[in-house]
Amino acid sequence: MVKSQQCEKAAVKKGPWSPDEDHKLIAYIQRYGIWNWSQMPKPAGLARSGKSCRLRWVNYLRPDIKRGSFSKEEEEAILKLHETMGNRWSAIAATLPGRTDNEIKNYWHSHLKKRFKATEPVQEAQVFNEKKKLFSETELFLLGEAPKASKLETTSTSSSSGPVHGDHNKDQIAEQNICACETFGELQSLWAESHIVRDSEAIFTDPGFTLSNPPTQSWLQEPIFPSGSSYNDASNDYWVNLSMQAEIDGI
DNA sequence: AACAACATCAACCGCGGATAC
DNA sequence: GGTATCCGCGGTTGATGTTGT
Repeated sequence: MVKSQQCEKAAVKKGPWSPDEDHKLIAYIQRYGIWNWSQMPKPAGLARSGKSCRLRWVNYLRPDIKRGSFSKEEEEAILKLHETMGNRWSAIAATLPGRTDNEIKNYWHSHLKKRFKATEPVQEAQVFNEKKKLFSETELFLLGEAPKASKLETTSTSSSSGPVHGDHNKDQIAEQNICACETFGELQSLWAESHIVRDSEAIFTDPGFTLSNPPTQSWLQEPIFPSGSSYNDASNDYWVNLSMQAEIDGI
């Protein structure tokens, strides 16, 4: 795995993501899946670091993200879990489907922290001491019960291979639709549609697609290179060209 | 209407663990 | 076993929006 961090070292863009960048990232992941964050930006046509891409995807573009304000139940859950787990935002997020650790963290600092302090000022020190005792129990509970959203990605991305050619017609249509979207809502509804297609048809009818994850996680599917090739610098150019061609053809 | 103060949240940074070589 | 790299996490920052004066 000892590879240079070419993408990281290259001049990378920072700051807010443009809709065009979002489109590119979504289109790329939809077509090839998540296989290596640090090497994805280049073939995806993005001047971003892998870290930035991952963050954007995990916190904003992922199709299963629930947007909008937190419900009472969610608030209660966060308060309760924070009481026992402290600032383990990813663990808390794992118990709240559709919510990201970043979102929960922000919500905590902007809304719940005050309430926590206002309602339980004398208990804070006590809670701190209690945390250590309760921690292992809570973790065991979560390991057994909670959906490990972040780990889904880990397992699907840990082995590096490369993109696979799926059903290009469907992908191109989806990609074109993605790039026609202007709002997050449009993108999400497009995701929903494209998943229905992929889950029911595309993946199962693609002879080169080996399904190891449930269909609902198809966008995390480990990509496969054509005929045993691997993702290296030489093939990199191939995917760069492919991506550029897709830009020309479909966008 | 103009400005300041505050609130919100997307994004960045740095660190540590896991893993590949 | 040592080193390089990737990934995910938590803390923090900065831009933008909202509210108050």
